[in-house]
Amino acid sequence: MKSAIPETGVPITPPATGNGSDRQEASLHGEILLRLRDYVVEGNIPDGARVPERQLCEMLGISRTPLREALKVLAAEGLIELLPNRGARVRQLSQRDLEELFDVMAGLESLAGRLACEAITDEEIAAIERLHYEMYGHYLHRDMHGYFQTNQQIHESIVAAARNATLKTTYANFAGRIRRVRYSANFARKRQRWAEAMREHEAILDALRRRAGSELSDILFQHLRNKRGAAIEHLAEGPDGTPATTPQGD
Amino acid sequence: MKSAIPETGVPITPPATGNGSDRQEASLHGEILLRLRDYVVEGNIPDGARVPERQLCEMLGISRTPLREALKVLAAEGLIELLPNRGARVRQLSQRDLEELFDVMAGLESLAGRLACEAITDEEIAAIERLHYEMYGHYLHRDMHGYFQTNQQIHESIVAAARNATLKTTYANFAGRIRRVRYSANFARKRQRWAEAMREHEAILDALRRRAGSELSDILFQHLRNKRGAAIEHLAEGPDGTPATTPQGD
DNA sequence: CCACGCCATTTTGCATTCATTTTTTGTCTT
DNA sequence: AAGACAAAAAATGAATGCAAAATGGCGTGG
Repeated sequence: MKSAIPETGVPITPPATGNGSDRQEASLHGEILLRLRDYVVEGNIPDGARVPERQLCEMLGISRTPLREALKVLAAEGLIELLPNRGARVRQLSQRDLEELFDVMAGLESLAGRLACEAITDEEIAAIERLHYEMYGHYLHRDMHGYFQTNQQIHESIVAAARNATLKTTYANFAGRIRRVRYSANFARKRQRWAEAMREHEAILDALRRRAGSELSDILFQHLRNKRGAAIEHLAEGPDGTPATTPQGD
Repeated sequence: MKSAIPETGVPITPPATGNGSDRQEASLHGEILLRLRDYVVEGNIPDGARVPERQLCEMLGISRTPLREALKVLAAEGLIELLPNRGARVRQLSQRDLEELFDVMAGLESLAGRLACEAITDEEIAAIERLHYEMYGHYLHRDMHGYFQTNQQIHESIVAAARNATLKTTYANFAGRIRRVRYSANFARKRQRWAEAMREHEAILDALRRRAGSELSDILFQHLRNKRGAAIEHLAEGPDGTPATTPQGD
């Protein structure tokens, strides 16, 4: 018997980044869905590992019915996969899967930028500028965590400025999938990309100020594409030099 | 003892355009999910109407458990919404919701075009050209149904040429939501948009031949944006001149 | 010594059952 | 007669039970 899940119960995850595609906190099922999603996204279950229903049930103190409902939803979201009569497994993303995910993210952000140019206010732009300088500070201090967090805030601000709830939800969904890889693989962007990324961010701000939708769309896509390259490359050689974590079904 | 599914039940929908975000035809739950999704997408349940579990259960000849699992997934996909303790309703899309949907679709197609330029073969382009001329024929014959179908094939070909399964799945999901509106509202694009749309399609082909990713991305976005305008406008004044179908809670 | 097959245990999938909540209906009061 | 209240009826949400499938262990045979 292999228990992929530690004995310590599920930490009551606050709605930190709330990547939910829906927010039905009312019903037990909804609550379970939120907690389980965070649990998986945060990498508490290793790649490809089984998600034992029984164990999770006693861990969460519920019966199997609402848990299984939540599992079905997570499967539809692409976080786990359901093998017929063989239970749920955390979805193991191949390198190709990751490339695809990054490209879709790039497309969504590209879209967000385009739409943002149509409706963004000067105040919102000013807020993003502040974040930009804050990020620059992190960059100078070599504070990777702070840098990454602020970077994420900037991109989320652009998505918010797009004034499109559907886009925002979809974006959050994909962001969650990618975040899981980051958590579990413990990867971050390379130093060497920092300077380049900063320049790109300046171009983003510039296009945003001019409300140049098409241009911003292009820049954002390229920016994310470059991120993709760095991330994939990083994963391919392992988070700390170890050989690549090759997808292994079983 | 409940036997097989009654003949009068849900029509056995062929995998026509297969908009599934997953295809687990094996389990009963998966089968139910596919059928229910098609059932809803095809507009068999009016906007905002309740989705009575009990009735659907005997219609499908199953118990409530797998049905409820499918409902949860459909809710996550955005086709229905779950009111706590008050059952499932077919999601009523406001005009704003539709605008958002169209914009996201535009973004996805825009992305598809960009990616397609990186990998599309001459043969695929030739196939799209054939579809284009076929569509032109429908246009000349004022065959709206044929035109629309071929048009959809072209856009799907571009998505296929993007070589991104994740994108394709997401695209199919949103296409399903929009398709439902088309089915239930019975709307189609106006004649007057035809000529313009044909010209845009020629520009699309041109950019595709030149593998001009950014350019194609722009054109596709604008193309879909124009579509959006026509569709929304059409819905706003009703499919056949009737006043707008205003969202109605219950 | 290893490979193959058989049986016990565990796990999954679905049906059924139980407890609440909502909705409806009937009655009473004003 | 209209509205409000209350009880019955129905529907929902979750738990439990049961049959089928898979997993693992064990014995037998090569």
